Amino acid sequence: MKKFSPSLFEVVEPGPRKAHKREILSCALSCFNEVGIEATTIETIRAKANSSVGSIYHHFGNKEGLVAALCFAALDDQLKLFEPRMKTAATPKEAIVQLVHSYMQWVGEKPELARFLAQARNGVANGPFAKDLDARNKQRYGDLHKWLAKGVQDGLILALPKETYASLLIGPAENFCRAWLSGRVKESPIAYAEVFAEAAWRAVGRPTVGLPT
Amino acid sequence: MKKFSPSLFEVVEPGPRKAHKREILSCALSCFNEVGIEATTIETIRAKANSSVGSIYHHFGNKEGLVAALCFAALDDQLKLFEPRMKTAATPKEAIVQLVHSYMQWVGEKPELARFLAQARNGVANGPFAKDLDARNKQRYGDLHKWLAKGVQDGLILALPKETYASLLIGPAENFCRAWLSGRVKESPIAYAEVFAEAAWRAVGRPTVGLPT
DNA sequence: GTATTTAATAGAACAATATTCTAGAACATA
DNA sequence: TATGTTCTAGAATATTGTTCTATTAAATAC
Repeated sequence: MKKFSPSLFEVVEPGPRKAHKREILSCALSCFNEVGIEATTIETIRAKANSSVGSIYHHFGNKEGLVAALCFAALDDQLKLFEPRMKTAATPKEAIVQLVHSYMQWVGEKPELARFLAQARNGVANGPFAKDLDARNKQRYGDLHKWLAKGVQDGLILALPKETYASLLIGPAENFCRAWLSGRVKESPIAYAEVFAEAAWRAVGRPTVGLPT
Repeated sequence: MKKFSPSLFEVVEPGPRKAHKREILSCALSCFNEVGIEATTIETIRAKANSSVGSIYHHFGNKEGLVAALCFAALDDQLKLFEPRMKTAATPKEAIVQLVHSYMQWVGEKPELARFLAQARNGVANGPFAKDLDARNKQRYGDLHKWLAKGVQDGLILALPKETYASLLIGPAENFCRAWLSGRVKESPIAYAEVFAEAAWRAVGRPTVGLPT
């Protein structure tokens, strides 16, 4: 029965006219997290949102569309934290640290969105919205890849296969966050953001000769 | 219409009496991978396996049970590669390298099982089979954790929060494998097993003073 | 070897649930 | 105010998961 900050869906569906649409999104998110996406029926959402099946289908087309809408709303929210942080980075290392930090902070602060995203992402990545998801990821990591390329050129970052950097940097954090969201580990991602940021740097940073700093 | 090696399900459901049950498992796996778990109906599986709904429900209880059975079969198959490799490890580093290697090799060799597992795991981890899944993971990583503890004691491995090791070691490989299975990256995990194994060691191994080896 | 019990198969019947359809209300625009 | 568009509503429909009963095959007991 958790309520979300009223501003959450204002970003993607602003204005008083869309209040009902936002209410549906909010209720659907709660349901999906409480009993899972598959186990949540349209009727459950309809009842919780005091809506009608007609409205739900009018706004979202079908259940899959509702899931996708929530998915993109979550990604947008995530981006709001990530993008400005990347802009402030002045070195490859800072960019990497900010990547890991902003991701883990977001999961720690918005566990409902993160839990839903973990649940929904795979399905959306195959379904009819796969293209949209791809497009977002491409633009999202543009800055990061520039920093990596520069880092390699300047000898600050190991020259590894291009396709491996993203996994090396975000893989551990993602794995830990999944474990936390499903209750397998107790400590919040925020508590370990530093640990994972440093590990990310060890994974791709070029070791400098001499004593470890 | 891909067929799997006949021995795949012989391990979990052996004997000629279980031939039909294995056929159902095999066909279900194909369907789940081709159109996704949610989109495959019992009727689709029934038709492909030349079976009946009665048989399917007799053997697996319901759709969720069928998914769980496949999930555990996949994990068993994975373990067949992983377990003996862990036994041969003589140092913490070797244990870590074997962990990453065996995981990426398995995904590269059994992409159908791996793709299904990636799709199903989250759902099973919540559903009524969560306990069984947990139990398996516990025993599976027993040896590894012993090696890590010993490594820390001997000063070979960084002293990090206990909960973070698993994510640091397998997170990158897992992330890459997911990307490969969904077609976002082209090169096989097997090609990069070395890269990820070394990165895993850099993430947790204690740097020795002097020039990097 | 026959009887008895248990497991497996089959498909019709049932129930739950996603989706469509039609009608009307609220809203925007001219 | 008139007109077109968006939104809401809920009944009707279609799809699909699940149950039930009957039948067959196999194992076990006597």
